[in-house]
Amino acid sequence: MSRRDELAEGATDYALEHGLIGLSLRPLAAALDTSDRMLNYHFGSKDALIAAVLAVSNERSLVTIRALPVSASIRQGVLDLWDAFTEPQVARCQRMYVEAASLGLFGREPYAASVRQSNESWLAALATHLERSGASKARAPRLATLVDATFNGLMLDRPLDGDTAGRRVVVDLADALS
Amino acid sequence: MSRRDELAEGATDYALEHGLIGLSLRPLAAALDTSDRMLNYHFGSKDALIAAVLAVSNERSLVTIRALPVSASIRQGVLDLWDAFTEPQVARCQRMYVEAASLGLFGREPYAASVRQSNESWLAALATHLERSGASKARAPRLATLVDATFNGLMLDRPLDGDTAGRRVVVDLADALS
DNA sequence: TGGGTTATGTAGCAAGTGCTACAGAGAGCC
DNA sequence: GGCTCTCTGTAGCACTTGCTACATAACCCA
Repeated sequence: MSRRDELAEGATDYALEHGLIGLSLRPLAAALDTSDRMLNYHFGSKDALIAAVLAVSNERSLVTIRALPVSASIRQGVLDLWDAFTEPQVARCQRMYVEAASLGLFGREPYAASVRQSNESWLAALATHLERSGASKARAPRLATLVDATFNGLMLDRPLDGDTAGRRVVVDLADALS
Repeated sequence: MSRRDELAEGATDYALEHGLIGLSLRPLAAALDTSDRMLNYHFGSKDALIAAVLAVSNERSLVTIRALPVSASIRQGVLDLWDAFTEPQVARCQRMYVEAASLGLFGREPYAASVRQSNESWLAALATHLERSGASKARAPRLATLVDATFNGLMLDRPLDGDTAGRRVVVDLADALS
């Protein structure tokens, strides 16, 4: 693994823990036992670093979703997706996605572009899972968009740790969609 | 209206247009034809200013929702809420709410507290509308939570201007809930 | 042993941050 | 007139930001 990739992985871990909004190079560099000088050397700019971090985080999320076994029904598929979504490893990636999406709300780069790209592959992964769980090829993408929006909205409003309220909402949604 | 209230209204307009993340006192003060010195005098700190801005914005959103005429059914109630939600005046307030929620994701104040408070009254308003549109007293709050999460998630992922895709998702949701 | 590419450390710049010390203006009251 | 109280302008502090100029070290290949 190249030094750049090592730093990208480390920076991703750091951003997942400390947040993306207000992330600054010097504390990040200190945590990675290097210097802001080195981060700029390997990535060229803070924006490029951020883009790399978001790509790494998105890839980590996708791996989990793609590895999900087929669910027995659409209803169960939605619930299984929620369980995957709230699994701490994935949840932190999604939390960072939410931060990136907020930063991109006014079109600010590199956030807006990264978010568009992440969202595309993420929706595709959700749709694939729902399709393999019984949704028609036509319905799966629309279901995926709905499910994704609801999940992200829950992430936004509810504190992420041990929220049973969130799951109740998802059960309501899954029931309604059956 | 006191000078402080005038400034709070003006600051809210400015924040709605330019975003909450990265808002800084000097450009804001310049736009309001005053100085950072004055903002700090009237509000005491930037955090207090932000809290005031979020309160004003939340109140503006609530006024619109509360003024909504009763809908003919739950399904129609959800659609009417979406139309209210995407009406530019309200949509910008909700966009700022999303920013505040992101800033509060890691517990950072004053965002986390403001978001909790805003969300509470907002959910209550949604539930009231859904109840008046035919939902049972028991079901209305849970419906409201689901609808709110979906709306906010859509705000997050889709560019807010002229998104017909967002409405299609809401129609799916409304259909499923009937 | 050279030479060139890659990687790293030191120091610093210009700009922007929230906030404050200090003095002054203006109004109302005795 | 004097007095206080509310409000405002000037200037600046201490700090952080992303980024860079410059010199140095480490390495591989000829």
